[in-house]
Amino acid sequence: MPKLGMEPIRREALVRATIAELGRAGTLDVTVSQIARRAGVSSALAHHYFGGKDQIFLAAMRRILADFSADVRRELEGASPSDRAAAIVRASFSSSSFTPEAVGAWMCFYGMAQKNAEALHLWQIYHRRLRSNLIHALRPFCSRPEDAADTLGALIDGLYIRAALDPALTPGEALGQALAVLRGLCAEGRS
Amino acid sequence: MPKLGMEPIRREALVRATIAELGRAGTLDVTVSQIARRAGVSSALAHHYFGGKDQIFLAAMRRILADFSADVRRELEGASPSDRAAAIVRASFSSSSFTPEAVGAWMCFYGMAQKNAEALHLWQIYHRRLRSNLIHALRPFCSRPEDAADTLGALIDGLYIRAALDPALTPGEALGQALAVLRGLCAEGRS
Amino acid sequence: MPKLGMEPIRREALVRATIAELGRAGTLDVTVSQIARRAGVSSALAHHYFGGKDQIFLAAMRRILADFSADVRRELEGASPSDRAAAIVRASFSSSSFTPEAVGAWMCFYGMAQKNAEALHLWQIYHRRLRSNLIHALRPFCSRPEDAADTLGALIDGLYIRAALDPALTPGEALGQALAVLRGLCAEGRS
Amino acid sequence: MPKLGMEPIRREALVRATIAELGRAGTLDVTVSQIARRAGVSSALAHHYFGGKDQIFLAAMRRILADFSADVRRELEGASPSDRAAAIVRASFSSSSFTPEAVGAWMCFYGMAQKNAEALHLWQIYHRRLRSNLIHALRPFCSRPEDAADTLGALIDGLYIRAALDPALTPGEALGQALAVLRGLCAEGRS
DNA sequence: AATGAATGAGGATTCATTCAT
DNA sequence: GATGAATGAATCCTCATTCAT
Repeated sequence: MPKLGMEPIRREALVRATIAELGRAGTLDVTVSQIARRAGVSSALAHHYFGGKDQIFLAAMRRILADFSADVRRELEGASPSDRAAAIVRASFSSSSFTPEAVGAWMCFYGMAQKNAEALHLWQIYHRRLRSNLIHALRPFCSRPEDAADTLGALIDGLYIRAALDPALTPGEALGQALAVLRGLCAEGRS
Repeated sequence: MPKLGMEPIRREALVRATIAELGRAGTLDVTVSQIARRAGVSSALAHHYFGGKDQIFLAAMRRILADFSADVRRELEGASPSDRAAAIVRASFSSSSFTPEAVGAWMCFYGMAQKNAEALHLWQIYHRRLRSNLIHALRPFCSRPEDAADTLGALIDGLYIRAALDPALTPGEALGQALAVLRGLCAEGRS
Repeated sequence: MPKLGMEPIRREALVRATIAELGRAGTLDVTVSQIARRAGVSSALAHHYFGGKDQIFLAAMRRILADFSADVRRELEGASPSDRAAAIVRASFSSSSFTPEAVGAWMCFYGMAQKNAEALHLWQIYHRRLRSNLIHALRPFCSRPEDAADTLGALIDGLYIRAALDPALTPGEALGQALAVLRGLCAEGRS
Repeated sequence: MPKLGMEPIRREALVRATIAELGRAGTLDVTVSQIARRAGVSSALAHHYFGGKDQIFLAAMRRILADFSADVRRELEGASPSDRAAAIVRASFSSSSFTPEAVGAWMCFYGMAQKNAEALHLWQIYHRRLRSNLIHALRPFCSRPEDAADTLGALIDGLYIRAALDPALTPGEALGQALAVLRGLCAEGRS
């Protein structure tokens, strides 16, 4: 029963289905048909709305990054200056962006970024924004905030991978480890 | 003119070609034909020796892990007790295991590990051995060597990804960051 | 806001759009969506009015043939008996039926005529009428007017193809060549 | 039962099958599968040997043009100077290049030439060579050999189309018409 | 030992067509 | 009168894999 105004609904459903399928597979080996089936539509419709497989994936990537940005902003809003860096770390391991699904999908982006120029560009935007946020937050407490930001960013990414592959690592533990390193970085800065 | 004793030579060539292709592509989207062409043999021969694509990839993964293990062992041999953790970190960023090629191939293993049970198993073996090495090396200097080892391991993985996607990050810098965190972890342990 | 009496307007717009698209593509590889877009309506409407793609094409073919017939009639009206054959030739290369667009569309009909029985029928009607007109016009001046008409008809078609593929051949030149052959045919008839 | 040296055999079979299918369909709406089926191989093999649909079609086009060139050369070899133009015309309607099959395939080339740059190039080569042959043959007998060659060329093409669409027109009749026009052109040249 | 030959299965993509509104 | 929504069927193409030689 076709209705009007389905486009945003379908796009949303397809983006969600893409993230879900990427998270399930952990690989880019996901077919448009699988995505469409999960979204409850035909694969032709997915092409109709997005134009192609790459753009479906890019839309999913944008959505994940946007969700993450929102998490960061939300955490930063209520944070005192001395808590800003920790807030960013908390956002990185927030429940919404740390579901097994999202972690798996995120892993796929590393693959996408090596094949698709626009995907790489999206990743770089995320990367720079996170780095810049971290530097800003760390500056008052570290002697070399750039290096500290790089370290913290790499650690966050590394913990993501562990979480994706090692079910034993819980988000809470990952967060704890990241915060501990953060404390170490600030301590080093002070020493 | 078929020759005798070609098997190990062909296997070696194919494994090397696989790693090279994975590094070049940065993705698992590598065909058996591409690998065989680079190795200078027919794709049928690749199947003949390995049985299938997955097993070609697994052989490449084993090779990378074995190379890495050798690097670690070599670095550990001449290290004083207080230098053991740093030796492991140095091995992780040694030139041989940190070529763009190897980094790209390594990235692919994360993808493999999510699809192929045996690949996951291999990764877990590497992971546990590295963790155990690190714990052992860190125990004298850290109050919680397990956590410190997890942190350091995650950081190493995260720096790998950065290196794969961000040409601005050199192995030397990555090593420096990892060693700095190592110092922080030990300092924290002492405090 | 649906309006009354839109049907003829829409049909006209769609037929024109079809001819334009065929002329642009030079091939039958024209989609209903392209036609509808150019006509400013939805592709569903095109089906609504015509019933299917083939019938849209047939309607366009009928229109081209009707336009051509009108051209012929107009030229014949003011022609003296000794000028009738030349008048038909002139009509064949009149500006209206010799636009690049029309030439391209006409070429497509050759393709259609081989797939669609009704298209073939339409082509045969055009063909017979042209032949009959030519025979009638040539009879007073040729010993074998049927053969002359066949020759002249084939030449006209051949010049169409040249014009479609070879931008160097202008309508004026084509007309000149056709008229020269016409003179030759009549001369031959007299000898 | 795969054997060695099949490539030229398969290529030949596929090219022949392509011409046959184009001739049967009279349209470019011929699928690779249809061609492959007629050639007795899988569609994958067709891609393997030719790389893609376009190149299969181009190979067929080259073959038709080469066959035609051979016909022309053969006819010209034994022709006296005063018979050269007629020899070319005879070649154009020789049995080999005038089978219903070849005629249908030839028609398709007009379609191809409008979509594929290389096809257009091939057609232009054929076109120029034929024109140059005709001019050379007509020069001693016509006052304006270029125009005569253009006319004759267009007539030949036009007769092709008639033959493709009108089963009533036999090759013999077509040849007769073309030769008659040729005589007319030469007569005109002499007058 | 090694390969050319060959294919089946599957995937992205396109498009005519239908239907409820 | 008109359209957005939706799809099934079909097509090109790729690729891992097998087999006879």
